[in-house]
Amino acid sequence: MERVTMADVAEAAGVSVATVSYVLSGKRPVRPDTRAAVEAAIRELGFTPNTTARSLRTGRSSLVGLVVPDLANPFYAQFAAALQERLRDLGLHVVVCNTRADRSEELAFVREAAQQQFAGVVITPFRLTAKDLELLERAGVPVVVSADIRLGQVDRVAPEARSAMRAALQAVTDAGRRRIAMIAGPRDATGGDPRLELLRELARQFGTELPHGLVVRGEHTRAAGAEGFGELMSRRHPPDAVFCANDVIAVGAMDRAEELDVRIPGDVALVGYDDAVFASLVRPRLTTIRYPAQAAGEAAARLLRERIDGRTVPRTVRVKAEFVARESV
Amino acid sequence: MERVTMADVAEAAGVSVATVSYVLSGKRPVRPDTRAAVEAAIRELGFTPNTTARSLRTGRSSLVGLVVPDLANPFYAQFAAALQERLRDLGLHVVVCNTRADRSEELAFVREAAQQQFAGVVITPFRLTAKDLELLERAGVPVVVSADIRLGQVDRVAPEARSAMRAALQAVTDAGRRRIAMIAGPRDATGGDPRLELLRELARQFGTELPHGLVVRGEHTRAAGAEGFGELMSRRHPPDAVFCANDVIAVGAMDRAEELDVRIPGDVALVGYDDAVFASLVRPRLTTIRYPAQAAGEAAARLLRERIDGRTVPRTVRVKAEFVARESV
DNA sequence: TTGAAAGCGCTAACAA
DNA sequence: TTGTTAGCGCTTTCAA
Repeated sequence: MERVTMADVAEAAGVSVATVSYVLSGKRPVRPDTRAAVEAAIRELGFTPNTTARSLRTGRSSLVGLVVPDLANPFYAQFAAALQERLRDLGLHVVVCNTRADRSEELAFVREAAQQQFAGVVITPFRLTAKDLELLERAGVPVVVSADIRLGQVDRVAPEARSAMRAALQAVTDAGRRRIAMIAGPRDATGGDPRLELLRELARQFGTELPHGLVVRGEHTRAAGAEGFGELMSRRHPPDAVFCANDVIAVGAMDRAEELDVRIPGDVALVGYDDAVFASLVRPRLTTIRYPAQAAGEAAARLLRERIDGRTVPRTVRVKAEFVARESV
Repeated sequence: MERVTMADVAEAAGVSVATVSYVLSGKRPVRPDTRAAVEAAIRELGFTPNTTARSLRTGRSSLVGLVVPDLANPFYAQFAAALQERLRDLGLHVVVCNTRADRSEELAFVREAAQQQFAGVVITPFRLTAKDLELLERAGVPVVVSADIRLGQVDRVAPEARSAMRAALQAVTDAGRRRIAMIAGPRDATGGDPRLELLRELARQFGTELPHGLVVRGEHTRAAGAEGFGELMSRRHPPDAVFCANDVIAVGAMDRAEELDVRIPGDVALVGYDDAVFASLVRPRLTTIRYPAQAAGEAAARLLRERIDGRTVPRTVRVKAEFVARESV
């Protein structure tokens, strides 16, 4: 299987390589019959341009990096699938990097993407700072941040979760709950935990607060969720409602609740975040804030396209989150 | 941020670019002090070789394609994460392609991987044939197939599920079940459904059979699982035990069981396959055949490394599956 | 032990 | 409207 090059196509069509290139890129007019001849030759020979050569020449790779803390989290898996499907048509390839929330992994990948002049990077930074992302900007690599917080002057897709969160609080307080707690993400995560901040702010509007002892922190894992829930229940005045930074944590909380014989929602109401597939599968079914992964992935793809098409001012796309009442409140 | 090239390093170290290249590759001896000077310059300038240029020159890209039918299925997501983590050290990037079990998507990606001389392709073919994979072999691109069936002369990672499946059958028959059914994958899937074949063979050893009407087929989706279960229950003699080609299907079956007021395991025992995260989350907890995704992903990475290191004879790695008794049998 | 230089396949500036 | 050609950054052959 010999590689077919532009030179082969040019020869077959009786034109120069430049013409073939221009037919492909459309960057300069080509006479219709010349174009036809070239296209025929391309089809005939089954030619596909060598993206490596193209990248070397243009200084732009066809790779888009996707940096996520945990690909096994259904949210990120769906996000990745949607992103890839939307980028495919542009001839872009999605390169995944699972960082396990490890800063050095995040940084190593971002560095490489900058060095190799990736076509773009879509990242959910977990321990990375805005400063780290400047690496990419300086290298001229478009960045899309998928996170609740703002991280420098870059494109961003973020949940619009205020009304959903308010609805959740409403449901919780309607159920007579007053001692509201949260199992948040780790303290040293990039931007702290914006979901906690939002909950705090909204709670005040509801005339209540998150008591000091009722905010615990941990990684976005099932184990950490169990741990956090255990901590919460060991308080002198344990909570009667627990919000979680995501559904994985919430499931961990349910694990521990079962061990401790704490009834959900009888003793404690539980609210997740994301609406991962399993949220409707656990018993009781998890009440949660749905943040649609597919829509978020598609939005990220759109932002990237716009950048590649020349937009220079950063833009934020907000994806509406939605309260999903099930059985855990 | 100017790109640092080998020429810069060479100049700084007072040597030729060739020497820099050889220091990096180790493909010819370099005097220790020369080497030291070069390494110092590399560090000083923060040089990283341009993989695009390297690929163009060597005709080998640093990309490994991962082709899966459904990235949102936790099995594939974990597989992807493990593969990527094991390939990272080799400087290889994992490019994902989510095909939604669509043959044309599979084919398009395989074609491109062949054209662009990918470093390798790891694929769970769903509608692709051995013949299609020859595209890659002819292009000299190493292929690792992750599937129960054998697909041409390529490397392969596959479950060793016989004993686990036997244990599952044992549990089912111990529970007094005799009318065994299966919700299998689609008829036109590559290789049919080997899990069905295995179950059939083992059932015979148990002195029973899968009656004709008790094998239904569908996609590997929750909806198809529900559909299939409904079909099965509409039979004149419905089954009292249902095996599923994977856990996603099994969950769909549970959905429908609930709608139909069929008790699991009271009326019907249910067995999944994979042990996806949610298997232990649904109620009743799903009894299943655990096929460890991470181990499979790591095995695929290993096979690829071996190929890249020069092995030429195809090899199959079997990953042991395990019966996990929970509550649905 | 090291260097010079060709060339991988493409794009785009320049020329015609 | 089209062609010629330099050169992207690297690897590797050939020569010293």
